[in-house]
Amino acid sequence: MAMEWTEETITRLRELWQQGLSTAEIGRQLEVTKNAVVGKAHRLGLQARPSPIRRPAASARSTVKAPATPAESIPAPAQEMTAPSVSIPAASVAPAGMPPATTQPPQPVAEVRPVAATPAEVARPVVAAPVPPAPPVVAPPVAAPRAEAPVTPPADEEAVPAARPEVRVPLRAVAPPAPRRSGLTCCWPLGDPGTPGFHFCGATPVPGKPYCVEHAQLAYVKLRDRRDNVA
DNA sequence: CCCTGATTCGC
DNA sequence: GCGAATCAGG
Repeated sequence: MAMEWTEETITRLRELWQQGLSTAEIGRQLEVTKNAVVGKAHRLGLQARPSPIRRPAASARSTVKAPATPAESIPAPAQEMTAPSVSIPAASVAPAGMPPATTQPPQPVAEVRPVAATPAEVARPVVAAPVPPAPPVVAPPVAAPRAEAPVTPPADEEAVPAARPEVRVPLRAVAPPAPRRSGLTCCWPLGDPGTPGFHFCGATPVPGKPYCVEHAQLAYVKLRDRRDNVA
């Protein structure tokens, strides 16, 4: 079954591409390989992003890569490391995506959004603010836990408020809770961000996790339990 | 090793 | 047109 780039997937590709996501990341979301993404992107004529490598217009790459093509090679802009602006003429897009930082840390702003990429997820009305006001209680930001739904733990109407944060394999790729030992306190949000009573749990977290034992259970849902909410 | 994106070329 | 294979830099 050959992947059939539908209008929709192409549109999504365009969007994600423009958001500055890596080809691999886009591939994950579209469920195709990064090669497919890159290939398609080029065929679509999408703006090439700063390539990590230089391509001396290789010719026959059969057995051996083409020896240096005498050609004038390249004017060589000589842009050390990963210069962000490159091919794009100044202003234009500048998605604020990749600062001069290395490409390694998966941190384009866009990384935040992908979480809601799954069809089932788009329906969810996003209410909670992405970043709760830092309470004076706990230490530093502790990488503000992605306040998804857990903002209302007990409630009386929400059946399983906590089961929400586990949308789709959040364990990798997207945004690991970043267990900074900046205080060793559970950063599970309690109460409504913005209201006076809001605070973080503060209990001793499970080693390697940002939450205490109880909240870790809420935060990390078993795959079995969510088998029916997927596409 | 991992990651990245670009190109080539068989299909 | 598609994308695996390959290349190549960080």
